[in-house]
Amino acid sequence: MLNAENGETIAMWNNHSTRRFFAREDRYVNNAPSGSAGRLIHLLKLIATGPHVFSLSALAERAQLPASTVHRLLKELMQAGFVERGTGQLYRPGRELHRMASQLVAKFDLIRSARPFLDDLVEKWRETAVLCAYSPVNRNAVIADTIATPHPLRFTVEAGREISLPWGALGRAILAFLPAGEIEAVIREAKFGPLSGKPRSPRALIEADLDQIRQQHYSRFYDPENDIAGIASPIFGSNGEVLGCIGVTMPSNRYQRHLEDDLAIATLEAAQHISELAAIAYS
Amino acid sequence: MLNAENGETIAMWNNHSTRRFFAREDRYVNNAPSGSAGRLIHLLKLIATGPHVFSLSALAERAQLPASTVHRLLKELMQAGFVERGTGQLYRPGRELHRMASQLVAKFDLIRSARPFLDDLVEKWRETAVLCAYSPVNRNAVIADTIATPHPLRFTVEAGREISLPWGALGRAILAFLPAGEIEAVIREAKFGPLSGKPRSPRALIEADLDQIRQQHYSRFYDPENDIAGIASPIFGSNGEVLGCIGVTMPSNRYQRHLEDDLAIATLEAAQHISELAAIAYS
DNA sequence: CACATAATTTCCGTATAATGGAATTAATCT
DNA sequence: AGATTAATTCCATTATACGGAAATTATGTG
Repeated sequence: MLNAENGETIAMWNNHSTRRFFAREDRYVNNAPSGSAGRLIHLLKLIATGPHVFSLSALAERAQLPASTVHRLLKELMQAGFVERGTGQLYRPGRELHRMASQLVAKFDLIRSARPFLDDLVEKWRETAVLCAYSPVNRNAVIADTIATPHPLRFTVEAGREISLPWGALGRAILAFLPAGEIEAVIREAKFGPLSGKPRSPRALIEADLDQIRQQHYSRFYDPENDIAGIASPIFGSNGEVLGCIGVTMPSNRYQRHLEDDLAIATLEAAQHISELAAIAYS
Repeated sequence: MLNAENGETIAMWNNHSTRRFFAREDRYVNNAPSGSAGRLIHLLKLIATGPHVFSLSALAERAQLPASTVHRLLKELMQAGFVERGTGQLYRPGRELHRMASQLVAKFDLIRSARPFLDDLVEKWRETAVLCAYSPVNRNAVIADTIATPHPLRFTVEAGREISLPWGALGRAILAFLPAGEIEAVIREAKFGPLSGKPRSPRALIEADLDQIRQQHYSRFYDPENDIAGIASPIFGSNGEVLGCIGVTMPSNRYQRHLEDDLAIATLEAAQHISELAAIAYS
């Protein structure tokens, strides 16, 4: 579907007779922002996310922007040291960008702060521990760090994978503590479960679950159908905003009832300790 | 001097009769970039460097830009999640910016990678070990991390302080391996030593020193007049670009000749190991 | 609590700088 | 060396940035 659109677009560029019939916004059917500033941010995010070296055309393709525009913005980024030239005609993130990133991360590094707690959880409970970072713009969470269970049977959870908020312990631990408007938007956007592919559970059920999560400050998830279960607890920043969550996941048939309360308390305490670290860092 | 200029500028704004006589570039006598993209980068750097919460007016002042312009750009940054609102009318760096920074740093964290080598140096030599990061745009270096000697007599070296390249072991270890044009520019800009306040040594002397540093891959500095001495070695990225340096500094009267070769080798090896880590991270 | 003051935010005419397609140049492949 | 592909520059068009002034909101004060 997307490919078909692209093909059509390219055909247009090479066909002078039809070009005039299409308004500018038709040529780039995309969600790329307009305006120099917005586009620059857009590129920065792609550069941070993408491969360490990249060509102009590859970036332009990913950004869904014309090459000449990307070239102009790359010049600005280069002048600022946010981008540098590699060998040949390749670009790469610049040392200035790394410096800025280090400065920001040095103030409070969620991953570094959470590491010892992940270690602890895995050692005590012998199940995979996961740290999620919330992305307010994408309205999802990203797996920031994880330590796998020593069990041979385990899910492969790689850092960087995106997590949708309305499903699972990790997502809901975050979702429950977002501002009402944001919860609203997340639920409206979500239609089908990522694992099951089935339509999401009715609104009232989700709301009830979120209420309970807000009271307990941790979320449980138990889904024998997909053989997955977990517990997670939210991490807050110095202003009470949700930074992400820390949790433990396992196959549902290892989820033993008699451990549940202790595991929940351990997860909750880990989350609270990490939140305290964030508060101290910004005081 | 700067204050006087500001005062004059403000007077102009309130005086309609004189306004027309001044071209736009006269009103903001500064080095703030023009154009939306450049200004956005400018703001990003200030936000990363500055305090964790800030007001619009404070940022506008630091950026040397009109409040309305800063406000418009902050709106863009907020939409991208790079900036968020704090309590009251304050702003703060956003979670999206932190996420991006983490992604970048996760690929290769100079500070984290260098930590064990700093530890080693301090333990073996009992002198302050320093990690510097090179900033290509500012053409200086910044102290990224440091571990102090256990000696009661020591320099206070704080992370974040800027280091000028033409003086000292740390600066010259970096300077020697910059591209010829950049060395040229750095030396031309530098006029007086930061410690002594005396004019810099003649060009030929510096060049000779840099030649030797390039051969040995480490720099020595011994200045009994200011009671400071040190040894440093450059750290390279995967494309051969200088990322910074690692070094050891001490009062000149603790600098014992018989240790020199061993200390130099230890510093050099630390730097080479860190460079290897960078190369692996980006392969 | 109303008032005064200082900040933020919106508005809007002007002018500049962003835009993207085409032409040009440079790099890479065969 | 010629062919092919990608990067870079050019330039007419116009959307967008710009910043001063006005409106609004927050903050301090008697």
